[in-house]
Amino acid sequence: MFSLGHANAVAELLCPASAVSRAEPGVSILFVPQPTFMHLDLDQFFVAAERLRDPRLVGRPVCVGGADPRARGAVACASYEARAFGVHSGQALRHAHTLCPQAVFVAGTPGLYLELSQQVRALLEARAPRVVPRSIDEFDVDLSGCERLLGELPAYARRLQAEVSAETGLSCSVGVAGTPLVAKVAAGAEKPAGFVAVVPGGEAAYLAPLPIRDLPGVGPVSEAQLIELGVRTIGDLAALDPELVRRALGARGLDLSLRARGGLPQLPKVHQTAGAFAVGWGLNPAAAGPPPTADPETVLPRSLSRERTFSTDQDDRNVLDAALVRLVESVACTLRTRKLGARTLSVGVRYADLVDASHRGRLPRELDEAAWIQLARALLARLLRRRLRIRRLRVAFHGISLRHEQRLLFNGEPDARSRQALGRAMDSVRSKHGWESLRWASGFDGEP
DNA sequence: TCTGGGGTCCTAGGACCC
DNA sequence: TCTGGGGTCCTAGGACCC
Repeated sequence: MFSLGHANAVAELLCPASAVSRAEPGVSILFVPQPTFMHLDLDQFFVAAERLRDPRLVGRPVCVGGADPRARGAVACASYEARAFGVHSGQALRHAHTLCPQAVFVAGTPGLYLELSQQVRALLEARAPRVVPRSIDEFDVDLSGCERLLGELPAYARRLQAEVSAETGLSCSVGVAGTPLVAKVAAGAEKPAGFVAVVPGGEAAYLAPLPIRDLPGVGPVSEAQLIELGVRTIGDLAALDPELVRRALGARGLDLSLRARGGLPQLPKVHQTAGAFAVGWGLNPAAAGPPPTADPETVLPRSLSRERTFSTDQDDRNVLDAALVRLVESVACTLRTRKLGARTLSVGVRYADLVDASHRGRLPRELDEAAWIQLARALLARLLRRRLRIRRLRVAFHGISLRHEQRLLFNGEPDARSRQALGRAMDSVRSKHGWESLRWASGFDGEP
């Protein structure tokens, strides 16, 4: 009942029967509430959502990320049937198509994903004291100190998992442990529909045999650096003097040392990485997410950006300019509908040789889209000094804050104010007739 | 691994000020 | 008139995540 699958083996390893029977009869043990966290991870989420929409996709290899496998793009989510052919998320669509030509390629339905994600979140919030979304398909739940109310916590988590699946039709994997980090790793250990509970106090021992790359926060670069230090498993890292790791990897090394020991037994107030969809996850800003709420818990994103990869590398100034204008407009629309302001604007490119570069500049205080476009054009002009074709163009706003309409009413010049009004009018037309119904004249680039 | 589209945080180095 | 030390802000880039 306490654990299933390979968690049984872990439980046996970490808490052998002999250790339990050593407790003397009649000795009462002071109850100290164990920190207990549950991590829930929706299995192949985008594919599962598409299958709810279209049951014909069930049982077939599916790739979400683009309807045309010959176009430039990447797999956002692959079904387990497709993964059997070597397809994985992040892979180029073209490559996925080569590996698995019989797969169905789907563009994706961001609005649906957001809706389902919110449904799962609401269900968890109704049954647990604290839920913190980590991304659109992952949730951390703090169950610490709830034994009296909820009974044995791993068993409760198991029931929650079944309930989420029954209510939403989405399969999910769950991990339970004394720290959110270990719960997350445990949830990923036996996907899909996995359930792993780590014995309290056994967090570091659970992580120890796993390859270093399985530790969240270790990417290809850190992995290579750690292997240099002779570290192959998470246990190897945990055994190393943190100061030594810091000298080799900087501040990140210190953080990884802590993680290798299981991480902190607490949840942050919010996962800042969840801000992306808290504010409006989606490709089409006009349709992104629910209207802004007065919820004081709402997390402000640190930045908002849009980017576009061209079907063929571009050096046509008109095409680049048109794309730039549309990207600025797109983020500007999100800022306006969310009543947000920004301090700086950055324009970035990926050149044909796959090198990235960016420049940024300070935004004028007024919410003046025309001035923003002017700044974006100046930044792009600097990037085009490198005489190479452009593969990808990106516009990002940083220093996001809540907009103070009042100040603007008094400070904006009449001219800027009327342009703000124009921007709002454009948003309103778009909300009725669609994003494509209206563009700045320079936003036409000949592509549909 | 042969590279999308969002995001996050960290850091080095320069500008500027006292 | 060849030049210290520190703090802070900004920019560009890197690593990582889903």
